[in-house]
Amino acid sequence: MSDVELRELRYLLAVAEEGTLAQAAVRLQVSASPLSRQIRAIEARIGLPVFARRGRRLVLTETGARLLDRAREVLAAADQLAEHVRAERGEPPTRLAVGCVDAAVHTGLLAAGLRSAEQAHPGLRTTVTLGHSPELIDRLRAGELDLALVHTPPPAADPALIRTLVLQDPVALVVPTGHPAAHAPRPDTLDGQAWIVDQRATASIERFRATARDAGFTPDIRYQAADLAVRVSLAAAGLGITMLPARAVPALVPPALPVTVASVPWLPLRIQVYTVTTRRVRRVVAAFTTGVKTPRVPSHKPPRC
Amino acid sequence: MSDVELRELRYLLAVAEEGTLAQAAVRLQVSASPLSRQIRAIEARIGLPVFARRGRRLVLTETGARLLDRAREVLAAADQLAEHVRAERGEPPTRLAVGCVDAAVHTGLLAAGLRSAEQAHPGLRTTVTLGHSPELIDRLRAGELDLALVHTPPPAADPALIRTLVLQDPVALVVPTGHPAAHAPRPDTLDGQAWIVDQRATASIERFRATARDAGFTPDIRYQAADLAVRVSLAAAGLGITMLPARAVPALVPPALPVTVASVPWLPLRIQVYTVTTRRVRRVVAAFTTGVKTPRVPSHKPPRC
DNA sequence: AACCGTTACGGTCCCCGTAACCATT
DNA sequence: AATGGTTACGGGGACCGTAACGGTT
Repeated sequence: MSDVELRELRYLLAVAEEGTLAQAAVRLQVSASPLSRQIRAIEARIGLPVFARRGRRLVLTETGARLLDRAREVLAAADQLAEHVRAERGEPPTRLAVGCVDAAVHTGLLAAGLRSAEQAHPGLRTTVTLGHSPELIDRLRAGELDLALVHTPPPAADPALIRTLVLQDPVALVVPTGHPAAHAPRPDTLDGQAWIVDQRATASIERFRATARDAGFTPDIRYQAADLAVRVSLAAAGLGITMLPARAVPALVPPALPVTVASVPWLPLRIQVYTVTTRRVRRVVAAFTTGVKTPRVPSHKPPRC
Repeated sequence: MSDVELRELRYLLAVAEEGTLAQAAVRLQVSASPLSRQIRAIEARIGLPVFARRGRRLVLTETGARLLDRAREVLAAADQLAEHVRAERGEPPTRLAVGCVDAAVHTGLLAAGLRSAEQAHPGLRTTVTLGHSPELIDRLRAGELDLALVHTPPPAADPALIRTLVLQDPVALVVPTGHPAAHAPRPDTLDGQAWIVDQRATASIERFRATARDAGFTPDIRYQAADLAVRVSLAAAGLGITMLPARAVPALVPPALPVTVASVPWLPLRIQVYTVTTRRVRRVVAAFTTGVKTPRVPSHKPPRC
């Protein structure tokens, strides 16, 4: 009865926080099968219903929520012990300096990486720097960053840096409600419309122009804003159309916003995010990257329409 | 690094508290071999010396002591969780009413049983009643006790009660310093000397008289006291000789006391303790008895001379 | 139709107990 | 000489992954 183990508590916690077995399995780096069994075994052993199966989701029951509060305390104490061991060994607190583009924030890539790094190194001290790809690469070269999440990576042949593609997401269009292209974004309805695009990234803007021309419409690029949330806000104000990585939609477009989100599979635009690190990868950095590489949401799930 | 498990912490704690692998192994109900390996593996994994091997004892290093403080917190949180589960199931707190003779206290039998019961049932509520064998048996029959540790058990054929011999200890003599029998307790030096014996246990007193006669001396039974500690105190005051179960010596006879403790292997007197329970044994009671039955100290270790 | 939770099956790894060896008292 | 810690070896159990089934969206 008292033979609970920390692994079991970690399983419960992951399922409770993720809300679904599959997500929790990704986070725990195990497959869904043992998770399902463990959860059921635990519930049977303690004789309490921890989760209620609602459709395909597992939500905490009231007793389950109270239970998880206690479990969290146990795990917190265990983490404190782990950090105490690190301190006792005379190791300074592990530090991690991450730079990233804001798309990496809103797609959850940053959070996934940080959680993985934190889990591997309890008591981790982290600094996050937002910026654009070129400057982040510069700071990485200068040694100010351990790792960068960028759109435009350094050349693959660069001997000093290692790059890995971690996200290739189709774009989702954010169109003001009532806009001529709101219902059916097609080349003819998009032609000549006002657009809100990223600032400074001239290369990507030219790529966008070319892709649009190939698809059969000409964008009127009227606004440039460095911040993703700002672009969405401008679109919500009716100033023009903007685009997002599909996975950023839930985080950036609340349902109440007066915009329509549309996927445009016929437009071959992909938003890419790379991790870039120096040759000498520390263990924290490795933990971060593995966390980022295991996608939290299947990449082919379409945005809501 | 953070993959510590509660079982490992329990192992560390047991070894730290018992001071020796063998004792900790008994307490944990495992053999010494896996314990040794686990301890070494943990030390290697965290890269810190937790124990210092002094001869055949394992004593905590300074860092080990600090570590154990944290480990205790983790285990305490886990125990709280276990008790929360019990409360959540609507089960009232498990209660255990134990009765025992004082020899069971001073030999550590009571403590061993209670620890085992507490470990199996965190949050256990316990009441301990001291008394003599007959009255404890009566209270057991009356349902006021769940379990009794007694010297003189009910007849083995009794259909209502179950008895198990859990201690058969040779007697150790407590002789005032300077007493004629202090150096060499032999029949001739003991003959006619004043004795301090148990109160009320007339049967055992007669047994003592008979055994002494067979051994070749006649005791002058001058004092009777119900309490073991009182008898030792009277002996320390020089009033006479008394006897103890050998295993009770460390607890009852501090080195500073003006008495000599002597083992008398030629005197075939054994002090026995039985557990007595009703036929219907609850799980707590079972946990208690298994804890009592696994001897904490090898029974054939001679008392210090 | 895709995805998810569950179950069955096979493999692997960790842990434990027995036994032998060596050190300590 | 006996007790205790350590190591070697073999067995058992727990956990995991792959695969197949059924329900949900």
